Amino acid sequence: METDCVGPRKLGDLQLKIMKVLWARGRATVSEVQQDLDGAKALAYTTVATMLRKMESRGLVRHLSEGRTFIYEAAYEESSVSKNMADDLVERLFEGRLSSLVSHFLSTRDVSEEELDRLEKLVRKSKRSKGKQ
Amino acid sequence: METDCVGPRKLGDLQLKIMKVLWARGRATVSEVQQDLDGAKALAYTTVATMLRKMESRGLVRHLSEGRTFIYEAAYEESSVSKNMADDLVERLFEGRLSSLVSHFLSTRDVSEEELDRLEKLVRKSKRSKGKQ
DNA sequence: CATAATCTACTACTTTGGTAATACTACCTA
DNA sequence: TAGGTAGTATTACCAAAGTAGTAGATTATG
Repeated sequence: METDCVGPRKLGDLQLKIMKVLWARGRATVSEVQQDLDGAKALAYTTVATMLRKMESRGLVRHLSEGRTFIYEAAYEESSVSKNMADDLVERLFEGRLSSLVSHFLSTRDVSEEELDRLEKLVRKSKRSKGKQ
Repeated sequence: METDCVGPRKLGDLQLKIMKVLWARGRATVSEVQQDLDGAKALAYTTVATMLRKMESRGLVRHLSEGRTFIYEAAYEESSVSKNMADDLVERLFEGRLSSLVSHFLSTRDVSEEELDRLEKLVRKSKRSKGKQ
């Protein structure tokens, strides 16, 4: 599991959903992706196939053949993509300040108490591990 | 300054930069935007003008004429756009869980101690105000 | 007045994402 | 073996973002 940095900073809606399916399943055929994908409006089989091919040419996924069937898998880890996309946004929007993002969230959304607890714990833990470093 | 909710959930790079210029200046002509915009590679005047026209047709900005010159201004507040974009990402990436986002950041980036302090204060404050509600 | 500078309007082109129909091929089954 | 089924390949469209040239009008200036 290499550090395999880099990776995409932006993914379209469909592309991200497809990646999620692949991350969840490890590897999947076109029809498996298609099935896992549908929520309400099912996409045509060929739509999914085409998207996968485009994504492959962009290096987001790769495939191996099993008989005449393609088995796709993600070319990047989920954490790496999430990181990049989140970084990108915080960069573009808040000049890289995580606290600006959070403050924004806290002031514009109704964050539940459990969420707040989780957050507090996270920050504390992070501070601790930072302190003794 | 109405609550003017809604607003765009996604903005391209250039569009966001233009919005930032408008937010910073309040209102601006095409050439003002063009000037404020440049960082390294300057864009053609017409590029900026075209983009502004496209953005206007999408409702992101509006203009008023002063003589034959257009004065543009943002049609949405910065906070509202930031919120939408951030919400969109957290939705797409972390199923809406702010803590997942933060945890992600804390574990993948080197967040400074000051940032951590800021964060802790933010969360505490938010918890307090929530408690007595 | 003539000409240069400044504006908007229009047109155009390239990518990328999304969506899908068609076509062709291989395989399975009655 | 004939026909449906399941796969990939090819082709096509549309919309949005980004970039910019050209045209035409207006204003300022020498």
